[in-house]
Amino acid sequence: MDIKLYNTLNRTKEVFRPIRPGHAGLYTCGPTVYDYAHIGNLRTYVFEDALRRVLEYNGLAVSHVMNITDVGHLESDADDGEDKMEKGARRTGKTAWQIAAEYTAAFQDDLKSLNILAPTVWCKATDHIKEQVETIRLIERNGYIYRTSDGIYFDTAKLPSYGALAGRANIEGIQAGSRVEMGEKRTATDFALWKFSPKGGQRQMEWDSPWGKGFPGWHIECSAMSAKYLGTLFDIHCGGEDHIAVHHTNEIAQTEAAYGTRLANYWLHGFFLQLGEEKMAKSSGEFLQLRLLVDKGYDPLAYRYFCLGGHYRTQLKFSWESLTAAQKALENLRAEVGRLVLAAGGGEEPEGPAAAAWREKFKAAVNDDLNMPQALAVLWDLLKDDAATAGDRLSLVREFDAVLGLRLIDLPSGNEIPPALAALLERRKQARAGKQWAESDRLRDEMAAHGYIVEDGPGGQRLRKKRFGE
RNA sequence: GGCGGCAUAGCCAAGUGGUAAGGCGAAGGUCUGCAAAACCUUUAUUCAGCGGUUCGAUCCCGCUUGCCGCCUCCA
Repeated sequence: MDIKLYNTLNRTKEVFRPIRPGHAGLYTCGPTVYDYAHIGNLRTYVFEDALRRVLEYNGLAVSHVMNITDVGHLESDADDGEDKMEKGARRTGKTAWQIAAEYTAAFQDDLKSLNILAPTVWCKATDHIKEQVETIRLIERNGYIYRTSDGIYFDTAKLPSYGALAGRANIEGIQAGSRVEMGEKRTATDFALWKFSPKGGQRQMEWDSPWGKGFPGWHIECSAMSAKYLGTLFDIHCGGEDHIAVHHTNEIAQTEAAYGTRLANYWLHGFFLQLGEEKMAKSSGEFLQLRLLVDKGYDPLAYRYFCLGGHYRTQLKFSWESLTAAQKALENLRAEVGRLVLAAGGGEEPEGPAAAAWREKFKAAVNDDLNMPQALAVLWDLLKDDAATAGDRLSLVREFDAVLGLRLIDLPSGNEIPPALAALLERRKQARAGKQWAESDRLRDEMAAHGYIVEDGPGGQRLRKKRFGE
C-alpha cells in the first residue's frame, strides 16, 4: 500500500517514493536548547514520531537525524539579535555550554515521556563547526556570499529558485515589506552564514574561520549536518509550520548553492497548537511545559493521545477540558485492552478472517498523510467488533500501538493490593456478609481516601486504583 | 501592509460531490443493599453567513464575517 504525504514544496498530497527502496532518510529540526520545551513544541515532535513509526510500519528502515541547536540561533531573523544561548546564559548565570547540556537533557526526557522514539543520530551544531565552515566555503566558491561588517551573508538574489518552498509571492512580499531590518544586507531575504564575534568582545561560543572569529548562522547547521548523515539529497525533512518561510527556505538555498540539490524531496510541516489566552511564545517566559501537565496528574501519553486526536496539518486547540477528555479516553482504552487480555487467554491461534480487514483499515488511515484521528477511530471500532476474536483483537491492538505509541498493553497492572487495604477489604467482606451496609460504605470511603476504588461484582470485591479525576 | 490557513454537535475532532467517523461530556435504562465498573439506548435533518456551478454541495467557485499562523522569539 502506498504512503501518501502532503508535500509543502508542491502543496499536494503525493505518493512517497524513497530514493533508496526500502529505506527512508528523515531529518527533523530539533530544538534550540536555551530553555525548556513547551507543549506546542512537543506537538511537532509527536507528529514526527508518528511519521517515523508509520514509515517503519510500512517496512522501511528509517535513518532519522535530529539536530540540537546549541549555538547561532539569534533572537531575531533580522540577524541583529542576541544569540539565544548567550542570552540564556546571562539570564541564569550559567555558561552557554551548561545551558545547552541541561536543556538538551530536559528535552530528551520529554521525548521519552511521550514515548517518542529516539532518532538514530543526534547531532549538535557545536560538534559540527568544521562541517558548517566547509559548507559555507562551498557556497563561497560558487559565488553566493558577500561580507558585511558583522558577518558573511547569503546573497539570495543570485539564486533564481530562492523561495520555492514559501512561494514566490510570499518572498516578494518579504522583500517589499518594510518590517525587515536591512542593516548592510543587499536584499531583505539575505541571511547570515557566519557571524563575527563583536569587536573587542568575546563570546562564550566562538570559533576561528577563514572569514574571522565568530559563530555559524542558524540555518547552516541543518544543511551541513544533514549532508553529513543523510547525504546532500535525502527523502523527508520536517519541522514546524513557522519554518516554511525562513528557516527551511534558507536551508534549501544553502544546499542548492553548495551542492546543487534541493536538500529533500518531501517537506512536511506540523501545525501549531493553539492556546486560548495562554501564550506559546517562549519570550514571555511563561509557557506550558509537559512537567506541569504531569504535576496536575495527567499521564504524559494523554498529551500524546490528545495530539494524535487532531491531524498534524491543522491547528489544534488546547484546553484543559480536551486534555482531560484525552486522559479519560486513554484510560478507557487501556481498561478495554486489559479486559481483552483476560478474554484472550494466552493461547496462540490462527488469525481469523476479520483481522485482515481491520489491518487494511488501519493502514489505509495512517498511510493517508498520517490520519491518526481516523486511525484512533479504527482502533475504537475494532475493540467493539464482536466478529473478531479476542485474540485477534489483542494482537491487532499490539500491532497498532507500535504506530500509535500509547502503551496500551503490558502496563504494570496497578492491582497489587497494599497490606493496609487488604485488612480493610477483609473487614468490609465480613460487614457485607452481615448486611452491615453503613459499615461497608464507611470502609469503602476509607479505601477511597487511600486512592482506591472498591467494586462489588459477582466474584466478590475488586480493588482498583482511582482513575483521573475520581 | 504582504503571504498562507481555518470555521463541523456542550467540548476536542475526522470526513465525503449523493444527504455527517471517533473520543470526552450529558441524559435514560439494565445490574447493585446503595454505589462503582460493565453493558444497552439517546445526543448535528446539519457542517459560520450569502450567492454561484451542479440532477444534487458540508465538501467546488466567489463574496462577507470571525479566528489563527508566518513575514518580528517561537515547533
